[in-house]
Amino acid sequence: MKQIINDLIAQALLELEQAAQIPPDLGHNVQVTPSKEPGQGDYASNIALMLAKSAAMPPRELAQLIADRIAGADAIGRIEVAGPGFINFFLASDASQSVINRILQQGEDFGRSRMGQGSRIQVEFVSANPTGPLHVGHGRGAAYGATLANLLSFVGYDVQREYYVNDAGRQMHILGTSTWLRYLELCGEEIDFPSNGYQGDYVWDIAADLHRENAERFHRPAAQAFADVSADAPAGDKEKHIDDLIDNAHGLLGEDEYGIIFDHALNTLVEVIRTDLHAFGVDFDRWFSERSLNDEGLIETAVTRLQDNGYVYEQGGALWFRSTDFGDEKDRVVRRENGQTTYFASDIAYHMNKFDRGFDKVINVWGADHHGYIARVKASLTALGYTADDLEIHLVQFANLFEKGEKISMSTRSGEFVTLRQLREDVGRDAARFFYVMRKSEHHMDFDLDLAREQSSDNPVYYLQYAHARICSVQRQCSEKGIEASAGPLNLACLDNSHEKALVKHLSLLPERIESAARRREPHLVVNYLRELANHFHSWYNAHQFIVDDAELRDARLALAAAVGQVMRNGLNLLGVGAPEKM
RNA sequence: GCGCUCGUAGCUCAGUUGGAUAGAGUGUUGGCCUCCGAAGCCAAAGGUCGUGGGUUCGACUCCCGCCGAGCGCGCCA
Repeated sequence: MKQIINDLIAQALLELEQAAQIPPDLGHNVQVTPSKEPGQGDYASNIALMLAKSAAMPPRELAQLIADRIAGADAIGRIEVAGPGFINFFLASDASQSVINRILQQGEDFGRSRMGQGSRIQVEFVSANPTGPLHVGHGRGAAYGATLANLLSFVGYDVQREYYVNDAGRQMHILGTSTWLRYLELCGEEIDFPSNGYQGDYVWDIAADLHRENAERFHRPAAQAFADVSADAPAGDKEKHIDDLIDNAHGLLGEDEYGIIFDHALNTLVEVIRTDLHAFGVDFDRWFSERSLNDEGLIETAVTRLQDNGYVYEQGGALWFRSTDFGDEKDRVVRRENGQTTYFASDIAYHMNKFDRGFDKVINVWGADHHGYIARVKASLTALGYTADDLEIHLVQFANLFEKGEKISMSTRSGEFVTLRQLREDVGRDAARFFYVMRKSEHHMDFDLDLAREQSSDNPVYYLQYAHARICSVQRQCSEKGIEASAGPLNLACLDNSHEKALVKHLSLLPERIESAARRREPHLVVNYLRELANHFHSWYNAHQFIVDDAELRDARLALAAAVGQVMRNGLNLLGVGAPEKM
């Protein structure tokens, strides 16, 4: 519809130009937006205001010229000039009401579009270190990424969902060693658990598994594990302390046995994460291992390519990438003095690999604490010869959890955190998914646990679900009473009260609102749309009876209600929220 | 100190990329079930859009300066 009006305006401008009523070459950046007020028609354009200056003509006069050219077109019922020079379009009522038939006919496909034209887009999200179960801090990225991927897929992109598993590096060794130490305790050894180790109960679980399957195989005296280990905090350096313990674990167990423990901890946690996410309605097409980058020599390839392109130099025994050439604040080390490549080097290789896989667009969803890495990653892509703009990074701000008005503080290392699983079991999957995406993702948000938990009208997710359940209930009433829609086409023209007109118009907006949400990467726009839809529906419901004696009117109203239900389902489905038939 | 993200009703937040009288929810106050689900509807009240300039027909939106909040500034991952 928007496009039709767009074309009408462009055509009018062309005609005016040819009639020499306006100067040529004004540029036709036509903007048409849905009107907010019913008194301002269905759609409005500010074109006259935009062009008034270059046309050297008062905006209202120009608007009138354009309006006169368009008046009488099909689909347009009425057209008028208003305010400082807006052109308001009132659609012919049959044109707007036809959306009901379209929705019922297209069903779950209503709102789909071909905007993406099948181009390949990758969304990488969550990617939390597998050093513990996911906590509520990861939930927002999971919900945002999953919803964004759903949206992009719905508007015609070929979407791949990926999780980057950080299965290399020091944090993983800390986890492996933490597991081993707990195992030793299960073997009867008495130890002082390192302050910098992972202290959560899940480490005990993994150690217990290990002990069940391997008995005493990895048992070494605690005295040996702690031999020559420097002091722990507060007296000593907790980082040095844990590093010494890791070295001892390697030495005492040998690479093979150490590897068994390490892999067991890693695999268990990846599986825990995968299961939790699945229960949260979030699934991935690929789990990409950081270690595989090294195994396949991709890190070397990336560093060599940077070197060949002349962006690498040596200093202090380390290899540096000159990212400052591309706007980064400082240069970055890719290979340390000790010969090991850095995490950043892995990241370069990973992104190189993403583009080599042929994606047209790559989207990363990161926690806001990673914003400092954007410049260097983009710099590396430019240096490798890729188009850095094809990498989009979206930051998701943290959600502060509130309970009884108090902020809940958390720390992964100490094991004091609310897990995503606990949240889901507490407030339910629907409320959790909904709460995470109802705010703009780049804004800080407060997650009110009491509110999410509440099974009452205060909880916004029920407002939408209730609208859907109400519609289903009406449909149940009909079948119980043996009411069936009469054969033949619907007479939608009898849907003529203000509630019905507003509702019909809102339904017709879904496709463009979905496209807008996808284009802007802002799933919360879908939430806003559905909330408005529910509002229009509830108002209508309260003002009018659907099941009336007049069969023609009843059929039309039931069709409208069914269309609302369909759109609500489609929208909630994108959000990963259920649309219950009863509550 | 430098950089990033922000600042809108008492509280939590929208505001369709510069448009018409800045909107919801919640909270407060008052009304609506003899009727398809009251987890709903209707109404009242609540604002110097942090602040001071600038850009223009028009600024919550764009630019600059201040004030305030969160985060980031490792040869950690």
